[in-house]
Formats: sequence, C-alpha cells, structure tokens
Amino acid sequence: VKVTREKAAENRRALVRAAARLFRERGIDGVGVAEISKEAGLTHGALYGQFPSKDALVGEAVADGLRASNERWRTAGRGGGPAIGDLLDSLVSARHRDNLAGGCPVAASASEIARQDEAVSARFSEGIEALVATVELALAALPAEERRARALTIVAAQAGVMAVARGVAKASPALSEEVIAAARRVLGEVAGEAPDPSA
Amino acid sequence: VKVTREKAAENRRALVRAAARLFRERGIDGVGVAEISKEAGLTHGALYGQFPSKDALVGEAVADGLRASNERWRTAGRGGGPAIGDLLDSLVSARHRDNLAGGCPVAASASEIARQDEAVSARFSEGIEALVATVELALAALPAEERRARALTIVAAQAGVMAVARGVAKASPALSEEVIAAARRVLGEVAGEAPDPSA
DNA sequence: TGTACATCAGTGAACGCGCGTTCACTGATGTAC
DNA sequence: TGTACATCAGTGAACGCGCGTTCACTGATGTAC
Repeated sequence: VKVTREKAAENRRALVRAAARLFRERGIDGVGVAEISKEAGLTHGALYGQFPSKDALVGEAVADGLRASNERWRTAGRGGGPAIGDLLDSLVSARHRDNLAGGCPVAASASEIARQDEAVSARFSEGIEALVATVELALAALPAEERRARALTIVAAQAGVMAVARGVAKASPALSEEVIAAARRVLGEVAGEAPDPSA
Repeated sequence: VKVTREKAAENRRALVRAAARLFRERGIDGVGVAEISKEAGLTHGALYGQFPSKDALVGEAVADGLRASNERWRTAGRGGGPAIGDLLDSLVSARHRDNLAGGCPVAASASEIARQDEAVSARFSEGIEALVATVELALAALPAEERRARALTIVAAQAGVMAVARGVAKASPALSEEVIAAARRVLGEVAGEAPDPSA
C-alpha cells in the first residue's frame, strides 16, 4: 500500500506528534508503539518503516515537543514579542498544570528524560538552550550578565513547580494552587518584576 | 515458611526501601515487582502478602523516600540544624544530580507522580508539606510572611533544576554544570542570601 | 515448662496480557522507455 | 502522452519476553492446654 512521498512525510509527522502528546500525557514508558500508531491512523508496522526503534521515536518526539513549546513561548506576549510577565503567567499557572498533554515537555517528562540514552539527551539539551534563549529575550530589562543565569533558573524551576503542582493536585488542590501562586510571585521577582504593590 | 513477626516487619521495610531506591533510579514504570522482591531478598509472592498491589507499594515507597529526604534535609547544616546555605549546597549540586538512587524523590520521580492515583498523591502531598516546613526553618532570617512562599518555591524549583541537569548531563555536561551553578546562586538570593561579594 | 496444633509469612509455578520488534506480503507510486 | 514494471510505504500475523497478579502448598511460629 505505497503512498505518495508527501503522504509518507505527513504520516511521519503524525507519528511524532501523536508520540509527543501521548508521552507527555501518560509517560514514555506508559505508552506503547501500538497506541501511538493507532493515534496517528497507522499500524505499528508503519512506525517501524519510519523509525528504527521506539527509542528513536522518543528522541524525535522530545525534540518536536520542545520546538512547539518554544514557538508558543516566543509568542506568549500579547504584543507578539515575549514579555516576561505574560510568559510566567502562562508557564506558572493552573491552566498549564491542567494541560498535561499540550504543555511543556520539560515539565511533563522531566524525570523520565534523565533515563533515556545520549541521543535523547542531545535533543533535550538543544531544546533547553532554545527555551533559555527565548526567556533571555524576555529578560531584556535585566543587566546582560544576569540574563542567562536567571533564564536557566526560570526554565528549570517552572518544570519543578508544574511537576509538584500536578503531583499534589489530586489529593490537595489547595496546596497545588498555593505552590503555583507562590512560585509565580517569587519567579517574577527573579525575573526583575517589581513586587506587586497591591499585596 | 512462616517467620517471626519482627522478621516479617523487617521484610516489609526491606521491600519499601528497595522499591523507593529502584523507583528513583529507573522510574516507577521501569521496575517490576520481581526485581523489587529480589532486591529485598524475597520472592514476588511475599510482596503480595505485604501489599495488595504494586500501586499500594508505590505509595509506601514515595512516602518513605520523602521521609528519608526530610531527615537528611533537617540535618544538612553542619551545626545540626538546617542552615539554608548548606541545604542549597546539598540540594542544588552535582553530587545530588549524580546520586539518583539516593537523592530526593521529588526530583527523581516528579513527573511520574502526577500520573499515580489519589492515594499516592496524598502521601506525596504530606511529604511535600514536611519538606517545606524544613526549608521554612532554614529561612528563619526572612520575614515570617515570606517564608512559606519562598520555601514552596525552593522545594519545587530544586526538583526542576535536578531534572533538567540530569536530562542534559549525558550529552551536555557543561550545560548541566551551568544550570546547577546558576540555580544555586539565584535560589540563594530567593532564600535571602547576600549576593556573593567575590563574584 | 512441655506438647499439640492452628496460624500465616513466604515459596514458586502458572495465568493472561501487552510490550517492542520482525517479516512475508500487498498494491499504489513513480520511473524508464 | 501511454504502457510496463521496479520500488517501497504500509499491513497484519507472529515472535519471545517480562509484566502484575493468583493460588495451592510449605513449614516455622506462636498459642492453648
């Protein structure tokens, strides 16, 4: 059942996008190749025509998820450019917490990526660098020598905040809200926001 | 092969400790009941005598790991009490990054805990509250109304920093060191440490 | 304290199931003429 | 432009394997007398 080259490329993209979404939602070990293929409208045999192994697909999915996240971050500001307040509002929020499938893969898959092979680590590193660069753009108001350290911290910290907020959410919704609110304010200060005068 | 009540309780603890260690090291989905039992010197049948399911053991293991972490945090200060500088030195460090099996379960299992059931979420919430209380003790120098927000942020942020540092370590060791150094300094400021005069 | 026996912690074979991966096959595509 | 056929993307049955869980059984423990 050969298909056109364009259709084959489209199928490949569908596999990567389905994998990225399902991995975020249920974990890398929690989703099988059969389900990914089905979600993409194919059989698992087709997956092995496009990728040599599940591990290879994991690498592509991580890279794709980070690329998509970076694009969203870059346009998080209402004006089109990234404003740090808007960026933090969308990253450190109940909305991001509840959008596991569509959110940031750093937050959704953080602890699992440490257990993948070096190829995945390389794609993950590239993605992190890109996200940090985006946050640095949003920190233009800070002294140049401070931007990178604070961008690195914000990228990593938001992932931890989301993971903790999600972990406690089922049993302690109030604690989940509290950690988000606290981190939003404290990371705002890290980013150079003036403390809220209404507080 | 009945054993004494004390021996049975000891076996139960061995199962919990083996599970906690292996889950941190290779993920909750990445370790089976057979391996946990073997590590504890038992067969998988014995495990089902002590716990109704793997899920139940996951809850115990998460709770136990957090309890052990909290004990270590409380005594992180050289003087016996928790000093925030010493605490951050041990949490946000290359040593903690490389000690996956013995480190903090918030950092090691963060993204997986969000996918567990409500019982696990409840144990996790209790553990987080305890860790936050410990960090609050170390923040005694800050105004009382600031302590909890900053403690919450530090607990969650260090988990994200460790997850990111571990994820990039295989392919980008320099980036891994950089994110740790940056986060150590920035979280120090969050905790009220004076900026390093030698910098 | 000594004996008889019910209790029950632990054993290990067996269960159905879904995993990642392979491969002989199909049939539309895309090329050579 | 029309025909013949080699290519190869996708199909689906099959593989061995390890998963979580069950259960009939074993034999030392701990209790009743």
